[in-house]
Amino acid sequence: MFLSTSEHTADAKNRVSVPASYREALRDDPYDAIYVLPHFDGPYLECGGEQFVQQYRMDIANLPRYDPLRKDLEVAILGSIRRLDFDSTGRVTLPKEFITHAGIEGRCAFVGCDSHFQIWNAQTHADRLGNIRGRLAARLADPAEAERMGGGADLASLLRDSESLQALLKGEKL
Amino acid sequence: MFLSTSEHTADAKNRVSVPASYREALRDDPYDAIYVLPHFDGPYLECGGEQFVQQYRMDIANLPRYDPLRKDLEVAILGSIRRLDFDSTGRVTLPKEFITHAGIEGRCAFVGCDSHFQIWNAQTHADRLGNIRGRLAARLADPAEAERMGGGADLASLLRDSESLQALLKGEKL
DNA sequence: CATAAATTCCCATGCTATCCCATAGAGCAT
DNA sequence: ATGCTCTATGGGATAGCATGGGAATTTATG
Repeated sequence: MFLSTSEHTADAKNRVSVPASYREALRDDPYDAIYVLPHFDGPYLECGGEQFVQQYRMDIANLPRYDPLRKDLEVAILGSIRRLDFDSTGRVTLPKEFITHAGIEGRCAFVGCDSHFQIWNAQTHADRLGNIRGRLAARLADPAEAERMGGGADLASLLRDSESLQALLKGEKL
Repeated sequence: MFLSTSEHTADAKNRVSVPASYREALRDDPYDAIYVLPHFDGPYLECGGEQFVQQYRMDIANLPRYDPLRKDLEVAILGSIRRLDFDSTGRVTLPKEFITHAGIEGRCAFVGCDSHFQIWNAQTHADRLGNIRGRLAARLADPAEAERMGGGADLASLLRDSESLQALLKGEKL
């Protein structure tokens, strides 16, 4: 599980340290590496471990083999993802195209999103975070919208009724 | 598993280096080679290892023996695929018809698509990638359209329920 | 069978990415 | 307060990769 945000600096060789807590989350992966995708949705890199790639593989493999959407996704996702191996101190070197895509120079922000994480130019991310907080605050004003943000099951009440769920939570290191 | 895109140059003898990471993915194949198909879908070469050919053989073998579609596919696919052997440094030489079909001169792009990869004229591919990213980004704006891109099973929740699937992910080097 | 053409094999080279060591600072424990 | 450990970062050495060119072997053709 990837949580929290931290900033690191890319050096002259385009190397950046991946946060230690993220590396810990990847400990059981077959490769000592992360998979990185320069996302078509914006100037950032979407990253994760084995589960991250497999999710994309699965999504795409479920489409018919000659579906034009599938062909697009193959190129824009599978064709763009790269595996970046850690060096002995836990850094990866970002290829030039990735640096360019995300507009990275110097400081960059690592943003945890549970199943994956993002890498942004630190300044770009800071600006973006301000906007996002504003949007969400505005959304709270509309009850219907607000409900979508947390309208599902309440974990606390589920836990009261289920011993097996309690056991799961205690044992689980994500 | 073939991932990522990289550019290489075809020399005067029409030789190109196959990316080292792709060769690694083919390590267990019986031949030190790739299978290459000038695809009827466009000016590119579709390539892969043993699994790549077997998939096509199976697709076609599943059609009725006298089905006109089958006859067409036999010619356009099985009849067009060629096996190209690596030289000692990991290059293959592209036959003239393949060069012509894909419009290759000098730089060409290798695009990983999981089970197979494509070879394009570098410039043609760059233009195409721009278009694809635009299309997909636009698609994200429409929730109904976006759902097709990842509307299936959520790998994370599948993993929670299946120990064997967890084990598979840990062990697998693809 | 002979010649030309094309292809395969082998070696050489420059670049780039990877590895290894060294340093500094933060946090924790004694 | 002092020393230890872990994390982040910097720089130099090295091995692997991509690419070029020539020689040898095979294939097509008359």
